[in-house]
Amino acid sequence: MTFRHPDRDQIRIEDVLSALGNPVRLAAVRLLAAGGEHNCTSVLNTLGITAKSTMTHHWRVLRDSGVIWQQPSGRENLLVLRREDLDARYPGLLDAILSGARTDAALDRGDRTGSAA
Amino acid sequence: MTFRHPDRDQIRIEDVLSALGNPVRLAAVRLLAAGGEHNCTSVLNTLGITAKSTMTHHWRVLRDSGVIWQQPSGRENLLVLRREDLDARYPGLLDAILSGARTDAALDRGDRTGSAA
DNA sequence: TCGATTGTTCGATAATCCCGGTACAATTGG
DNA sequence: CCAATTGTACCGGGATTATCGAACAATCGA
Repeated sequence: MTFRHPDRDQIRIEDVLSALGNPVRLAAVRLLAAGGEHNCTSVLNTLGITAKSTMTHHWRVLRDSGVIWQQPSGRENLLVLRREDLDARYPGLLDAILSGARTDAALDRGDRTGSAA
Repeated sequence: MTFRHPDRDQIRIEDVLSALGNPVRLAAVRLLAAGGEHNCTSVLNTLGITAKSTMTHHWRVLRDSGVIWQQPSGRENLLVLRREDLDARYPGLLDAILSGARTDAALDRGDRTGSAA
């Protein structure tokens, strides 16, 4: 099984923003951005999602919006953030979102540092 | 009538992203970002929205997510982008989104410059 | 080969979103 | 005061979204 991904030129910022404007998907992208190799199940377990089909839905949204690559490899799907494409189309956007998400997470934990680095 | 706006610390990036992940709201924010004084009707006319109540809905989403101020002034509502708050919470995010939106608009017009400045 | 792993597709459901129409409230200008 | 302007509140319909369970397909390891 192979997936259809939008070309870099077909990515639209509204799609990216609405894809990332969801807590589950934003958390998933943060995991991918942190590096390492990820498949569907590993992210699902880390996020504490219960149903596989729910995660399948989120992968499709992220894939269709151009945020991730999803490559079958054996019986797994490797998940990779499309960082180069996003940086090329929207310089600074991904970094701003990721560090913003860290800021929010720190606030929600009650941190007082004001920094998310 | 006065509106409830989230404090700067209550703004959450997921809300901001999902608010801006809508073509009408993104276009409205682009108008506000371009400067000048705006009320509901002027934006509605510029965007070609038909129903006032539809736009009221979008203002509420933008307001609740912390993207805009909406201040009653006489019989109008003045609409102002919360640029300082957004820049403070999410440095670079708003600029990246706005210039990304320009990039997309240029692509959709068939421009070949690759620049959105 | 057989069982376990991985993840999709499909169907269902509840919630949410988008949109427009109508009615209504507040303000302003004549 | 009265009419026009401005914009919200409320309601309803239609579309989209989020979630989950069940069934299925493909692959890998023993």
